[in-house]
Amino acid sequence: MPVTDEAIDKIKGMIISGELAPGDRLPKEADLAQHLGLSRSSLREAVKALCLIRVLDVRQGDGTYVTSLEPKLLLDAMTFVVDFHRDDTVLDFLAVRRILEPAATAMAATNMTEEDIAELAKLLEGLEESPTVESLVANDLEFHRRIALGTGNPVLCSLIDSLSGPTTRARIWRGLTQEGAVAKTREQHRAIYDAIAAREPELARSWATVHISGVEQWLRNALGEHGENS
Amino acid sequence: MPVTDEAIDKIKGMIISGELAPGDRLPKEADLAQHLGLSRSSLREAVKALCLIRVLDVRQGDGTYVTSLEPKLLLDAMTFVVDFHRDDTVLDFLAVRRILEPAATAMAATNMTEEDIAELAKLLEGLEESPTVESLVANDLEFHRRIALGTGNPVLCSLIDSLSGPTTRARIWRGLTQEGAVAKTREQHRAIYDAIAAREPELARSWATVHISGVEQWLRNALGEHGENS
DNA sequence: ACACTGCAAACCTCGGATGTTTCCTCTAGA
DNA sequence: TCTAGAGGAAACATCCGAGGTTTGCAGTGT
Repeated sequence: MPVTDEAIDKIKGMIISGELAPGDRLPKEADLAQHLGLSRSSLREAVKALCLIRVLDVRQGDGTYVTSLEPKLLLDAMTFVVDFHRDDTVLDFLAVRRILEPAATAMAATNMTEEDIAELAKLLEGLEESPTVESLVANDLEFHRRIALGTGNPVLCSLIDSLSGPTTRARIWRGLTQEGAVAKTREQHRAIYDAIAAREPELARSWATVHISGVEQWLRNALGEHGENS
Repeated sequence: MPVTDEAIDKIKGMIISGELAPGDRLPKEADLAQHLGLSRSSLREAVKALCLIRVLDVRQGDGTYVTSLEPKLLLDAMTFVVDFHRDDTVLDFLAVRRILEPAATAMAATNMTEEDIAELAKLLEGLEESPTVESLVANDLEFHRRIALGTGNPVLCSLIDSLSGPTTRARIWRGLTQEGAVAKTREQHRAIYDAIAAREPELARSWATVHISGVEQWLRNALGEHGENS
């Protein structure tokens, strides 16, 4: 195994074992390199890799720190990974969302505070009559994001967030708007909101299922007539 | 933004835009470095980072290649991330599994082939009477893994795989075995299998829910009496 | 008490040199 | 002719050392 990979494992080990706690500062590059028995160059490669997945945070002129290691932060890194997937796996991702989002919406109906719900309402009303594609995407994303937040489970929230990444959703919306399905989406969002506001988890779950399934259905058709794969 | 991060984005862009397809070989370090306008050292840091998340695959003496970018490969990288989470978020992860696994089990009851089911049976029978902790963990992991595979959705499968990472599960089992709950777990596995073999998705879903909830319940108690946090 | 200056620490980037591994070709022998 | 082995070229792995840039902090003057 390359020394760099070894270094990655060792740093990982130091963090997991507790030798390095969240927020701790690592020894300076030169010292840590000597301690791990490799050159600064190689160590930097290891640090950079751990940086990409948000485990480490380097600040020029200051030092290298272990991040908070919160689920949100770490799962956020998954967005980066999801971006790489091609169109032919979009349906698979959507199928996962079809499992997660209804469950999350039901949880949100139970766990959201009144303030959260009020903000959700504001979000729905904040959308103008003929919105641009950008504001539509942003509004849709934020709506589902608030619900995910409302579950009270940061892991679930981050996971949904990643899966609904801007890329995937943007692609979906770009087509959806052309079909004029905006109104229906807005109605369904409203229905989901009403169910949450009424504290009806099962109703909320059902509307969420309807919502996601509609998108899935449309996407399946769009992909079917567009690409001829499989 | 540091030049290395820029390089990461550029390489990512080249892949997403299709300029670099899965399996393609990148230009050699020196050339790519010049093309991107940075030094080899900095480029190597970028490559190493993309390597950690399985987007690139470097082979000494050969070259650097874009991986297949399959969901399994990319989501696998998430296992690395999940390893960093501390005990206080285990319940949150388990809550997500409680959503995903029942749904997956139901899907498996519909989609698994007869061969898959036969192998699942073999797996259950293959466990000796008084297994070691290691074989127990391995068997349990493989059982749920086969079911996840049986959904036919690689994204869902990899996701479940990552969340049920060895670390988390090992910790859970270590305690479970001490309580003598092995028999009950085995019964539930058997019940899940029977439901799948009978092609009863809803029954399979219910048993999976029962199974996961049992683990969750036990874990909640164990954490409650052990740690005094929150 | 506040603001500015200066310095030191730490990371950032670069370029080159040397070691290792892999792949491919060429050759010698069967 | 086919095959096995030797050799070399290509590409990555690792290291080292030299500046450059940013940040945090202490010291200083008002």
